Amino acid sequence: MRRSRSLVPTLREDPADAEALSHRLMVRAGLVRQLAAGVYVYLPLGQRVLDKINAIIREEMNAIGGQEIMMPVIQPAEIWRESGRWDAIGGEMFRLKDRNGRDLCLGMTHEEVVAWLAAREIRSYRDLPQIWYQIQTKERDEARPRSGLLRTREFLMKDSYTLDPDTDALDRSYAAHEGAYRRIFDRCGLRYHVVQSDPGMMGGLGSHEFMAPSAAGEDEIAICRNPACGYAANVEMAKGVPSPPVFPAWTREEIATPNVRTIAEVSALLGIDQRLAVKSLLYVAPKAGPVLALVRGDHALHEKKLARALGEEFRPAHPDEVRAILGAPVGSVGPVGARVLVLADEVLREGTYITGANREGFHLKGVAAGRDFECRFVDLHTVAAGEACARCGESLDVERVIEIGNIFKLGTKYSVPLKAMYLDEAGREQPIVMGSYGIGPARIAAGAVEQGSDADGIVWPWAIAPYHVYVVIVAMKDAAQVAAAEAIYGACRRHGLEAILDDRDERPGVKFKDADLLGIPVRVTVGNALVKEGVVEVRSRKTREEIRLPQDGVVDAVRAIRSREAQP
RNA sequence: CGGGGCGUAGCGCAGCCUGGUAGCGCGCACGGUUCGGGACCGUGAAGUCGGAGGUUCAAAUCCUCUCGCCCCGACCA
Repeated sequence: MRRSRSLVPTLREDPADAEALSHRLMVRAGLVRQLAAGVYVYLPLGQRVLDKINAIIREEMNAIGGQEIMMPVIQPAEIWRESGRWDAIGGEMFRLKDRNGRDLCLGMTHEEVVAWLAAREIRSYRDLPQIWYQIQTKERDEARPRSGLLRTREFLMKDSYTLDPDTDALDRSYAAHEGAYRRIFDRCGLRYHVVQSDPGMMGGLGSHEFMAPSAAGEDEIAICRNPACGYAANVEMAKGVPSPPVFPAWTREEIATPNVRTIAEVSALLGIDQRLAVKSLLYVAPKAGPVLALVRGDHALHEKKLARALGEEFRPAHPDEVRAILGAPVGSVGPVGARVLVLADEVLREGTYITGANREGFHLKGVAAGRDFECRFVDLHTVAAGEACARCGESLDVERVIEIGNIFKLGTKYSVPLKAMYLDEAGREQPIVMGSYGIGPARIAAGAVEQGSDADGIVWPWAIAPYHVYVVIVAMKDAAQVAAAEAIYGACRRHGLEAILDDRDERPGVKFKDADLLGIPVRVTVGNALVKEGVVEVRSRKTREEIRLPQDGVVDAVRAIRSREAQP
């Protein structure tokens, strides 16, 4: 690729609407341009990065027996009505009508189409198992697109689906995907964790997420510091054992706490550890009605955990509802005497605490769960760093991460309503057992930028770099430099090294800055050293180490850097 | 959907409070001098100030509505 004839619109300054590191750098390096909120154009270099990632994905998917297909972006409402998701999914689905008024939607995922296809084409256990995958554009009307390419409304996704006769076979398909995913992310040069994730309220037999640590991530995971333990889970479901406070020998009594609303104010007024207070939060659920959720004073309630415990969604009670139901304002409520369902976090099994008295301006001291009020104990609090691992007792770390992939055991959730059945060996009709598995190629790219960039720009992992070698011609009017650079450029290409030749009539500083910004792994500089000493410079973008050598040694020098720096 | 911020030349911004007919840097075009980490001098092109309505002799500036984008939160099958 010759810079002089290519669309690589690099920017000297950060774009005004980009905040996340990967967003700023990918726009500045001329990889992408934003057309609308969460809608991007991929420019030539960005397209090449996606191509590299997709090629790796295809190799690993094919290696586990995946068969590539392509399913439509536009889908009829019928199959979504049959699965129940036409109504279950809200504004996130783009919906439209054709000229005859028929309901259609833009595909945000393809379980329905897969089940539809399986229902028609799979008849016998002899047809199973199957792995179908595609790399296809997905459309989701995200409530809030954000962080550049990390959360967009239109995005490429590798989605695969497994069809198996039973759950044992599903387990094998699932394990095969986990292995393929590990190889894909290893090859792409990402750091990541595999964590347990919430299979969701709509059933499902289990799921894991692949999480790349990054400050720009939207999720948090808890991971055990003991490598031999290996416990790792999304904080949506991670369990931790917090350290207990020292419980004073309290007797139960009511104490006046005028003008006190928050846990911090209660503990300050009484001069006690926040861990001795109980936070009482009233919610309203459609079926369960009012629910009082209790967590320790220093903890945050995780709403996903509460939703899982209730088996339904809920909303916070309005302040006037709190007063009507519990007889006190928000700052003075508690479980004692409350005639509502009470869910208490597991840690509250032990000890006695301060709670609201359900009387304005008063709290109760010495309250014990189970003794002073009835409740169900469930895991409700959000894990914090430093809590003990529930499995091995070592400390947990909490890290911010980007979700780059997920694997999900669906079971028969789609095969039953869409009648995707097969006949088993005994001639009985059985539902196909499905799994679904996603990878976001753009998130891999953005994740690699987040994890690999430095103050001068991107540092691409070898395997997904848009090009391998960036050849700088220092002085375009020096025919010897041009000739040598052309020779190096040609030699690289002949030997399978993808090269950019910066043949623009620009000052060298501009070219060096651009080479760093683009993050091409190796830079070759053809300049004064050639004229004076007959050598060129070969420099690693990652380590910044530079060697000088005659031009015919460049290909070997680049290969040496690759063997040192590239993922195996 | 709740909260906050921003829309002025291709990009990044100032001007708005206190109304008087638009400016800076980069980029771009031309000429010249330069030439190893985003050069310098000169000349020039380029903006219905997001849109609509209103107030006013006069609106980028004040008022109302509206559209778009960003950030925090909710949501995220």
